[in-house]
Amino acid sequence: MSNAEMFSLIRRGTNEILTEEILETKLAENRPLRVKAGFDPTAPDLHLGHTVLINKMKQFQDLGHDVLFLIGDFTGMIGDPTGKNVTRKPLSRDEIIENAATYEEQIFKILDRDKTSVKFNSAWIHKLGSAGLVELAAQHTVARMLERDDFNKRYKNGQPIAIHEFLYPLIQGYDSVVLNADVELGGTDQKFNLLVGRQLQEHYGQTPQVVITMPLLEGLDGVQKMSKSLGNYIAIADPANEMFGKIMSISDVLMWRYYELLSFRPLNEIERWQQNCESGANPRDFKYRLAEEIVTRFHSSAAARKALESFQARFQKSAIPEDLELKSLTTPKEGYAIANLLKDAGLTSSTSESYRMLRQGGVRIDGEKIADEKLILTSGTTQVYQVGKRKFARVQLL
RNA sequence: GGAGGGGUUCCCGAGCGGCCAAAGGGAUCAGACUGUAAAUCUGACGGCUCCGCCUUCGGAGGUUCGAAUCCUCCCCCCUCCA
Repeated sequence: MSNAEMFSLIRRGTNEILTEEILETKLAENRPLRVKAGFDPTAPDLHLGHTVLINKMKQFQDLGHDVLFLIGDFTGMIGDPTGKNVTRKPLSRDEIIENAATYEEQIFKILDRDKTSVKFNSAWIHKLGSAGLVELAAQHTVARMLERDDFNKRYKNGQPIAIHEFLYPLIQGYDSVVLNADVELGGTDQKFNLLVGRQLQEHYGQTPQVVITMPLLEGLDGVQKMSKSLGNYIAIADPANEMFGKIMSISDVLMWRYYELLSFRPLNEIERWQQNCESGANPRDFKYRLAEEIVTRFHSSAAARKALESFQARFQKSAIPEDLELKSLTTPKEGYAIANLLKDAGLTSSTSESYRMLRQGGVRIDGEKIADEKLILTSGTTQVYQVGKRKFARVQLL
């Protein structure tokens, strides 16, 4: 493959490459580039938003470059303030170690384990010492830190910014120095931090890295970026059925965005489908294809097929799901009040919520709508209880 | 160190002695409509033994028949001056 072909492959799907010239120069050196991407071990689940970036890493890997998967176990203790309007709570050491292990387990669903080197930044940050940290901190000014959009907003809005938050971009940049990174990948919200890396590398006598930003994937709501804390995410560890269902629940507009950022299908094919929909084809069918592709990637084509079937059975024919686990509850002497039963079965979070659902007509037993909020169940029955459209439980009363 | 402003339910944000479980918006959930879409409309949105009762408005006390609202102390945040 020519360097030009390689370049255009790398460029696909990116938001920005700073700068394309430097990347071309580096590629022309015909050596494996050191490609770094850092992850904060804050969330135990990787989701599809992360995979936009990870897929790009995989692409570099397939092109013969060295991928450095950096787990920010030290920076995780600071808590990256990026994109947030509040100071993040620092994580405990134990939480970080646990999260990091989960990360490693998950990234290899995409990346090639043998070709990936996993790094922890605590390894060198601890060695840096306070003198080193001061030297690092001397490389940047408060005014420049405040150029970062989120810091700027918080400052203007009178929200607190703790001093240690300023250390985050510096340490992330220092990671690039230690790793001697040629390229660093990150989301568009990481741009500031990535650029700090370039500046620090120069200070420490290295050639500055190429910064590649990837678009941020919107979450299920279609507006905010996909994130664990907003609860609008599809985890790559989600069970096949759930993954399938979540993809089906996105809006038609968002579907094309997902195609653009997540699908591996040729761009011209996706464009053609989009035109089909505009001229009357049912977008649902293309959403099925997207859901199948994604589920296949993280599970298997068999699982995807099964998920499609059970999805259709459940929602197009409104059947009760078959693979429900049986839960056993012990019936009180005076009988089981429906409100308590729903709560105990995990279908509602409180009896108050149970009553609400009952009053609003959201409760069914074996498919029959229940209006009597005082219903008492007796022992010896096994029935399927349903709250809303998605929550089911098969409960045996002992 | 000094002066002023502020901490309200998941989030933002009203309330400033009783009519406050606390306006409004967002998020969320349910129902209708549907392609489990989205958008829209309706409703709910602290807990409970649920037509009534119990616990909330930074924390701890106090004043009052009665406090998120007044007083005291404490904790935290912001702004300005140094």
